[in-house]
Amino acid sequence: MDGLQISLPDKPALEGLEAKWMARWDAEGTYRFDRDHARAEVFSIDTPPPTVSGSLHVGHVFSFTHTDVIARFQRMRGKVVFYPMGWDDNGLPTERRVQNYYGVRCDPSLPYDPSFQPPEKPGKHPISISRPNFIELCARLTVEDEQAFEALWRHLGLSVDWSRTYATIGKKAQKVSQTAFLRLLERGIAYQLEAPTLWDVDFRSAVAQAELEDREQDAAYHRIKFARTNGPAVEIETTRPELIPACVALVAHPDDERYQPLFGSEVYSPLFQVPVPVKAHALADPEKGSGIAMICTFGDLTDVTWWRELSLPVRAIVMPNGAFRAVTWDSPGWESRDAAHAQAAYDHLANLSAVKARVRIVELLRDSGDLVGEPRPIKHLVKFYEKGDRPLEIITSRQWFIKTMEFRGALLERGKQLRWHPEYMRHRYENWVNGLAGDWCISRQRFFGVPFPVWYPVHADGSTDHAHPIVPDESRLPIDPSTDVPDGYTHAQRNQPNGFVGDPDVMDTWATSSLTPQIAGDWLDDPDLFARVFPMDLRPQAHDIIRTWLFSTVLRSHLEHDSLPWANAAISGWVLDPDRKKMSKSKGNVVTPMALLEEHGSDGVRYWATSARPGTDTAFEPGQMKVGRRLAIKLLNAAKFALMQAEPRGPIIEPLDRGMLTSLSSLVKDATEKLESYDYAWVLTQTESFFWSFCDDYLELVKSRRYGDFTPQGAASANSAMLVALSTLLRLFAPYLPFVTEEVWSWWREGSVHRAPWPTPEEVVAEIGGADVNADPVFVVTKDALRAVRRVKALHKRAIKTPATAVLEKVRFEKMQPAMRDFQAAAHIRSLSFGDVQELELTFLDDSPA
RNA sequence: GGGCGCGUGGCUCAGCGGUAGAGCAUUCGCUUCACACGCGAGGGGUCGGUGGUUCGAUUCCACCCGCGCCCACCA
Repeated sequence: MDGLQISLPDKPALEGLEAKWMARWDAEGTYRFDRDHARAEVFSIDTPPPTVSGSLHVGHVFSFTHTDVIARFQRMRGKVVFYPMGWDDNGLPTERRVQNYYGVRCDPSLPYDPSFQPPEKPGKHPISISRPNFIELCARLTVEDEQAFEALWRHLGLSVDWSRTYATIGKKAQKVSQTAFLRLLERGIAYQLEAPTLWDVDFRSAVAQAELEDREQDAAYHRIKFARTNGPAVEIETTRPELIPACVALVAHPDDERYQPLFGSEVYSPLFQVPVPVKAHALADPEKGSGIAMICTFGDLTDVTWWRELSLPVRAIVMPNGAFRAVTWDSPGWESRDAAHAQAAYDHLANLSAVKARVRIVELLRDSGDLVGEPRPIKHLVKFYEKGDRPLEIITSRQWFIKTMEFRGALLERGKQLRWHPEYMRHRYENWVNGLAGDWCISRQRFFGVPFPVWYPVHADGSTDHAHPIVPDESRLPIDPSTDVPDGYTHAQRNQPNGFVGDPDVMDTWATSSLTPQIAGDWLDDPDLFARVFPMDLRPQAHDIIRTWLFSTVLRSHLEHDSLPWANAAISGWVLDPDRKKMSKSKGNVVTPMALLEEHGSDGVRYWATSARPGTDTAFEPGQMKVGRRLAIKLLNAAKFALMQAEPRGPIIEPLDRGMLTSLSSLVKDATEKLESYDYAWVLTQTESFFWSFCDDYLELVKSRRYGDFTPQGAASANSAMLVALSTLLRLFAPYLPFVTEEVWSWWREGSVHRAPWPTPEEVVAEIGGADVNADPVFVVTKDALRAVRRVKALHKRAIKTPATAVLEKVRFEKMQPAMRDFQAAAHIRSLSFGDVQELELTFLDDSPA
């Protein structure tokens, strides 16, 4: 640090630091990834791509800051940090937004129109456009969002390499997604099946188990009679009487003596008079309702199990849009012993939604006398698609699946190999894997997503041959089967007999997001890069998407690379509002992040975010941001003090200085270990605590000496010690408060603090020729004595500068002997002796009595 | 029903087998030459409850109560 060039502002301030340093970091490529390094030298991060068709909220700022602290720490430790940023623009939220914004609807049967331009304002009637046109509009709209997001992230100070961004709907992501899919298809791990599937009737799409949520709904138990030819009617209870026409059997527990005589016999459904068998199955619960249940195709997932295991027929009545379809009674599969009555009753239900059909059928059942008593209202949990408005139905359709059930053991093993921060989050993953109910349905009947890269031959009779999909060569990917043509066919053959048809579906958004390491690492187009970053070091994410994003990424990496996708998963919590509820847009309690950054400063907001323990849900607290802002201001001022008179400098010989630095070196040691294990909050707290004591105790104690009141050697020791401490503290704070630390660093050091090496305990003690265990107590005891003087003076309402004489307890007196002059000057003690006193006694030398 | 987390001063949270901590808020005092966006000091808690282990428990164990989240085949 010889020949320091120091340039101090007159009045340091935080205002404007974000703009100044954002621009500088960008211009100088401070955070650029340098790819010329081997895997061992790289620290790679699989960043969560935020959904761009919403807006960023405080929760994003919170968790992304945690990741940034780790990225900055690793960079300073000497790692080459691979820190890309993705945008999740793929999927339903964008689709909905584009429909409303431009007034368009996607019609995948239409051909691409290269000259299409959307109207200035959305018209009354939506314009139908092709899937490629629709996707172009999605891309156009999301670009604007992405720019706004990037601006916010830069303002927050994320040390992302902005030349490495990706979008989940981008060409690269589509290529990765389609290639990985085709490889799974070839290995038989991806397959399609016509089967009962969870279905959202508003989105008219299949959904996956991972996208379900339970919501409490009002419902009612209806006790319903099923007639028998010889004997009293059987009474069942159901919350969904409208599904009686879809009933295919009754079921009771095999050990249930009440119903054992009925097993194997037939009963007749009310109104429709359909003969259905009475079956036995262990899943039937004798305690529930009347102990005997009706099986419908399909009321819930248990029905699916029963239907499959008891080999029952299908009588499906709910159409993909949720309405009851028309049924001709006495046609095959719809046999009734009174078809005329069945038809008359059912005609009341056709084309109704489930809710309306329920009301109607209860009237019919009451009239026919098949309803026993009145419905008993209950509240119960019903499965919903997490983005949906109506309960899910189960509808039979052709869908694509990725096998997961047979890999459950391997996936549990992967979960054990992964290092979780905090450790207990592992349970959520294991819980989820253990609870998997079926393979992963990845197809969605939507448009803005990655298409399945397959076509099907069309037979001469016009029927589609789903069993023999036509796949493109990987070199053609990405493709859109709705516009691209399979090799060996012509455009004219689309949808024609002896021609082909494109798969109409798109992949679930997680089917693409589960490949973010491959997308960000440029798996296919830049295998050299991929080898330098994969498997990645860190996946940061929130705990609510362990079952989706984390799980599916582990699965895909296991299948494709036979490895974990990353070594560590750092799980962050949520931001809660003061009522302990998750902050979310729908609850209307979200503060816009940019306003927060402007009000409290990015460093202030980051301080709040990084004060939270990893994984912990945290209260939104502007008070903490103010504290962080004050800390940043204090840094400016303390640094100004240390630098305003940095001469003379020389060997650090004073025990007080050596003690302070010895203590700092042990902070550095602990901080490094804690950050290695992702405990960033602890490091911030401890560094902050050291820093305040450094300001309030150490700087006050050495003030007089450094101003030259004693010897030049003493001043030199203090000045040098202050600069070592400042340099060290700035680097410890740099990951947390990147703007203020960079500002202060720039006053007296070359280059960016964010490229400076992380401090080491060895480096600190080298400045004093090795750790000085004798000096440490000098610092501690002297600072305690200073505090004791302050306490006594405050107790007697004296200003700190009131002169006094002091008597100190003997041991203390001896221990702080080497720092006595500093102490007397700081505490304004004229003369000092030791004696038989508790701690210390003062005699004030002003007029008033002590 | 199963799992996980949490319950510490008015608030937000640390901590931890050995006589309770921080910040905010509050009260009192200080125009101290880095900082009034400042400085110093004080008051304030039987660490959810009950048992157990221990010389000693807020800290370990068991059970219970409360809050939150995740999961479950919720007729």
